[in-house]
Amino acid sequence: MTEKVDRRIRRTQKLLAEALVALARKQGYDAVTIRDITEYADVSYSTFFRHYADKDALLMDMIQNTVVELRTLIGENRPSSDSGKVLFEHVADNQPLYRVLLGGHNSSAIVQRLQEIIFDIIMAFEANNADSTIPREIKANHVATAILALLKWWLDHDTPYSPERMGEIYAALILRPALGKA
Amino acid sequence: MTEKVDRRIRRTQKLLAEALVALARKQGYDAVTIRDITEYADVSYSTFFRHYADKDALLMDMIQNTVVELRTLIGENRPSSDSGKVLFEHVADNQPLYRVLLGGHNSSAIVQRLQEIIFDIIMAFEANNADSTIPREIKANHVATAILALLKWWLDHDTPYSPERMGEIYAALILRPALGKA
Amino acid sequence: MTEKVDRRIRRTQKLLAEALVALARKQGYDAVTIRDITEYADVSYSTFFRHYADKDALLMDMIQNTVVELRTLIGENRPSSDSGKVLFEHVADNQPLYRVLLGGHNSSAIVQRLQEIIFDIIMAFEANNADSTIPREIKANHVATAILALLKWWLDHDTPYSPERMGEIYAALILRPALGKA
Amino acid sequence: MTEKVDRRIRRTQKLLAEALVALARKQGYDAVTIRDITEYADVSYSTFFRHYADKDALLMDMIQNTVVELRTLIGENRPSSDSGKVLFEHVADNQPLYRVLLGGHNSSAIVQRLQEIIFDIIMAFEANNADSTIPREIKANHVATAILALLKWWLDHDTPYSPERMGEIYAALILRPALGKA
DNA sequence: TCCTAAGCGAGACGGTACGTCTTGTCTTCCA
DNA sequence: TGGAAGACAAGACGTACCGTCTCGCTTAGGA
Repeated sequence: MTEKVDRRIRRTQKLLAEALVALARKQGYDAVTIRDITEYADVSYSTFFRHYADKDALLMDMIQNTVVELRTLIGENRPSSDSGKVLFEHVADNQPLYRVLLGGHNSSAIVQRLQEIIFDIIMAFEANNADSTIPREIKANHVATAILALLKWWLDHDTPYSPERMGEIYAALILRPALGKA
Repeated sequence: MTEKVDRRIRRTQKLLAEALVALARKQGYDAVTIRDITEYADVSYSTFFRHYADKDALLMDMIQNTVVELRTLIGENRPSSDSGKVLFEHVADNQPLYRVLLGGHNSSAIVQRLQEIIFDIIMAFEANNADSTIPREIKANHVATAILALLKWWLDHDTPYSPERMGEIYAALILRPALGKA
Repeated sequence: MTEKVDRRIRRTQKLLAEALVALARKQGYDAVTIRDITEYADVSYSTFFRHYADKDALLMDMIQNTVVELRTLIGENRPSSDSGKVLFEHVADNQPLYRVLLGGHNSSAIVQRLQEIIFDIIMAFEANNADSTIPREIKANHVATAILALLKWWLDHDTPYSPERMGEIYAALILRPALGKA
Repeated sequence: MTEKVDRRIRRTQKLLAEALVALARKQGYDAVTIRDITEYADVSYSTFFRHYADKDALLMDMIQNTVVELRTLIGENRPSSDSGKVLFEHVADNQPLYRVLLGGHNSSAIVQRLQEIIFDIIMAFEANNADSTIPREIKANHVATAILALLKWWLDHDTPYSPERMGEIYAALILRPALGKA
């Protein structure tokens, strides 16, 4: 039932994922070569392509679980004022991954994908919110890009403020202005 | 004073610039090859490198004048409430260029550079504004990315709203929340 | 005595042999991949190597019996003048196999092996034949290559002449000049 | 008029040709890698493909001139009995090349090509020779393959007989039986 | 008006990454 | 427990870019 997968496959994919994280941190995601990854992971070059079509495909695979979390965290922005705090805590808990996702040069397809995910969440949320003078699409786009930019800034500067503080800023700068939340 | 330059140089650079704009519109900036550019411009491949170190250098050169304008427009946006309107009008007036700058994948060094420029402006402005509870750097970063995201959205969707309308949205979503302006 | 062999093994080897014949006919021997063979035979890729070291080994195995016949046919070609005829009849009777052996590009080790076999026969025959002005080795080499070339031509052109006719040609062009036979 | 070619091109092609000869001698033609060639020639790997599509293409190019000679030598089979001698002398003079062409594993396409060339010559010659009881095509094919086999044997055994001797053998074994020449 | 410095066309080259394709080994799993 | 399935290492192949370079032709613009 539960997707029986060869143990070796998991091992290989884990090695590749770790290599990507380590190398992206050092050289920046874009500068990482597939050969770099396979050498670091001590895996055959051709093996990479048996698992992923692409560097991006690897990254995509790596973020599957984490992104599900992210999605619910943003989607659940419950009344309580700590909604933002929890988001930043989540990112802090997965720093290595989010550093790759957002770090250095923006890795085209992936950031794009994250934006779409957040965009959809906001769009859905705003569907029940007719009192706005600003077009829904613009709001959603704004929030999506602003959240990611804020997270990126936080990571690029080595998380100088606590998740609580960032949550407040997030609420003040992005959430309240756009969605009028408490 | 006026930098005496061979007429041919200007001609070549103009051809290259036009080629880049045309091709980026069609295939997206990242997908444009230097060979594409030179073929389109009917210029020798090697000639490209006599003028620019790479694709980004060409783009950088192209935006020099326009960016100066942009800078002043954002910097001067104090007195009147139509500050945003003027910004969007400027972008509308230079659509082909801004489409390349912001279009498709937010590419490499250029967007980065634009962000820095806006960032610096906001930082300078906020220097006289001590009443804020939010760190200056975060504000500046937020405004810079949000402005570009908003402009990008506008162009990507073929300017569906007027500059006036966009100016209002800009003020409501970005400027007032961050800078507390009227 | 009779090499007790698992029935399954025979089955697998038969499937592989058939696959090779079918595919070689279609694409030419050299172009046939081991993966092609195993897929066609509906057998696991790795299974191939449990039976044969490589493609040539499979072919070698396939030709064992037939080659024994070939050897005796060429060796015995003394008494009657129809020695050639019988040779071509043998090849006609085993066309699919000989087409693979000789067909298309004269490939690798197998043709080499056949040549050696014929070479040895002629060498042995000539051992009793001292009246020659031409070095024995050269004669044997000549006859071996020429026979195979003639057979190959015959098959490549879809056996346009009868075995009798080919037998005569074989005698006139190869046998008599080299061995001085009647 | 005379095909103006960059001196560097000639140099590169010469280096590649020499590399191929040297390496084929050592490892056998088939075992020679394009990377081997470029490394030996101290030329960039990608440069190889700017000149030749293939290893065979390089070889083809190398033999152009020599093959023209070969063609005339075989075509001119003048009455005198030394026709064969001249042929073997020509091959002796170009041993390195012919060793690659015929040596070790038969390099598919090239040997094929040589055969065709000789085949055509014989076919043309036989056009004026109606007295034969053996089909022209078979004769031509026989002569073509037999010549190459004889040459190959000679080189593989390090030219143990003089060109004169080989010329006689050639006449006795191949030429006279097939074409009825003096 | 000439002549000289420079732009330019042309294109060979080194170099790097990519993704594909085979071969043969080696491990895991199942009947 | 022995054979099928298939992951894997290794490495060649051909393609696509990039950026450097050299050689001549031509042409602009100062003397």
